[in-house]
Amino acid sequence: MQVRTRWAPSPTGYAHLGFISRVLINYALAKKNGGQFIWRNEDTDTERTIPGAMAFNMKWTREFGLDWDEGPDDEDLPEDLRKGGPYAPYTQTKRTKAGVYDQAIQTLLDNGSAYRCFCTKERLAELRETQERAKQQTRYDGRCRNLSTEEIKQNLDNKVPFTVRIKIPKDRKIEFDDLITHNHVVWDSNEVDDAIIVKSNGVPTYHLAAMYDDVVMKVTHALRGSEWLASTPIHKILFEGLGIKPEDQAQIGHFTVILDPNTPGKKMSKRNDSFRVDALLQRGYLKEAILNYLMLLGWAPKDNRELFTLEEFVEAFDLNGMQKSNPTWDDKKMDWFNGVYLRKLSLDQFSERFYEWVEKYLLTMLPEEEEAFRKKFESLPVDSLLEFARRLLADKPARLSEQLALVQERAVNLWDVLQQIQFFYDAPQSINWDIKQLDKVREQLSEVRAKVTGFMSSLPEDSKVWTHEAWESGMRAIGDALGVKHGDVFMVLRVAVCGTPFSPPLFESLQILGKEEVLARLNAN
RNA sequence: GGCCCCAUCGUCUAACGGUUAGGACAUCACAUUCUCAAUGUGGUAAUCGGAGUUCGAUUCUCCGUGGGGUCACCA
Repeated sequence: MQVRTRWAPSPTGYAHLGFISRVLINYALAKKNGGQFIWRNEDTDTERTIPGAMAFNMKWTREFGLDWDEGPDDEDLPEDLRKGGPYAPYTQTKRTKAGVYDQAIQTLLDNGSAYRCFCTKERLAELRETQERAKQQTRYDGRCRNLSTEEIKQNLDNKVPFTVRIKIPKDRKIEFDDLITHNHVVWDSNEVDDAIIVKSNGVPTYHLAAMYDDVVMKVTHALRGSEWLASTPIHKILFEGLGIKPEDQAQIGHFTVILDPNTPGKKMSKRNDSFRVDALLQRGYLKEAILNYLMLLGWAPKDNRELFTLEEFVEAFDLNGMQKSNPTWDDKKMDWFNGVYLRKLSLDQFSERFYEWVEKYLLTMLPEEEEAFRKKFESLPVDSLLEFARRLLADKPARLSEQLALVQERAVNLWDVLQQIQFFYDAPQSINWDIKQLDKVREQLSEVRAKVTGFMSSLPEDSKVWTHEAWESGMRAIGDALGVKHGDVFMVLRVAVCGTPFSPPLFESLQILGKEEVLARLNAN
């Protein structure tokens, strides 16, 4: 059997990381079995469609290395995102226009699996209100369920607008097996509402469009969000009405959702920009690290292995490892994964990725993206850092890789890297000497600083010939002479030169800065 | 509220009905160290509650409890 999976989002918003995690599973399931992964644009809700959202989501999904084999080829899509395929078009409004669903609707109507509903929106709203007030189940009351042929004809002749509803049979069990949770779920058909499958404007709703397209496009595994679980009986009845045998239906599975740690029990929200698909990339997280973490939120291999490249994940993927309960996102674990991947890079790769990040993600943020970015880092001098990033990109300084080598193992993400190397280029402006790290030398601060300055100026002009041993023993000697702990002597130098009590290895940093610059900084502030 | 789903350390998770309930992140301690990291070693930490089945239950059943989903001419 040719495995075909699909991801069928609606263009009603900008995707967040949960979106990527679902694509990842669909992608892996298809690739693992040598099948195809399809992207379908479910834009039947024209009122809520946000122009550009689909292109945005496609662009960033591909940014993660997750590409589709078949997909929309709409003219309004950037050319590189257009795909097409044997079942084109892959955009549902286009399919509607092409009459793709007409035959299915007619079949359903003809064989009595569906019926025209002439109820107005007003009546429906009233009905719902009444039911709510009476604390009853809100559902369609079936007024048009059994209209006579004459009544229907009369309404049609009078051009009364109508929707099409699925006719859920009474007193039956509707059951299905979930591909992900492996649950056998059973519903009493009397609990299932006659859902609208075609709106009064003639456009099918998700129920019809998605299910029918899955069949037509020969989708074998339909994995979707758990919000669809409750609608599954509607879909099963739809298949029956369409005369689609179980073996020709896609197997359905329902994903868990990733929860936002900031709002316990609630899923990542499209309104929360910090989880948007582009957010972490812009903050300097590596796509392979994000992907790796996403793999493990909702899925686990039997051996508890944690590190996977995309290829390895595809190889190891097994639907049986899918979890049933909703995982919660953990920033700390994300940080850990990123550190692991950052440290895995060779120095050349690290440098390359750093520039790539600056150029492709950091400095190309859209205004609204930048706003969210600034909000996230409001405690930092963002402007200064962005200006610094632009300068780096323009200058491509020769010594950058030496500097990167010093910060590679102490950075959580590339944004950290940028912050940690800035002191090589920009002397600290105003130093805060009133920090706890200097408490123990507070009394002898100027004395120590003078001695250190003197010592540094006694070193050879060319910092390349300095030796670590000679420098270190000289520094320690100052501490001995002044009765100050060695560490404090180093700290005074560090703060004077780097502006902070944290820095990459001091000696190597001094060497890179050079004698002149080091002395200038010691004499300033 | 009806229906449906879920429930192992703080978090992600592992455990043919038999394990001192394992791993990872986080956290704590120690080691290393001129800072911050990285690294190494060790520690704290969990089967939601109650019945039942069984020689034996994290695992199976039922009842609670808690959380989630859904009940639109939205997807």
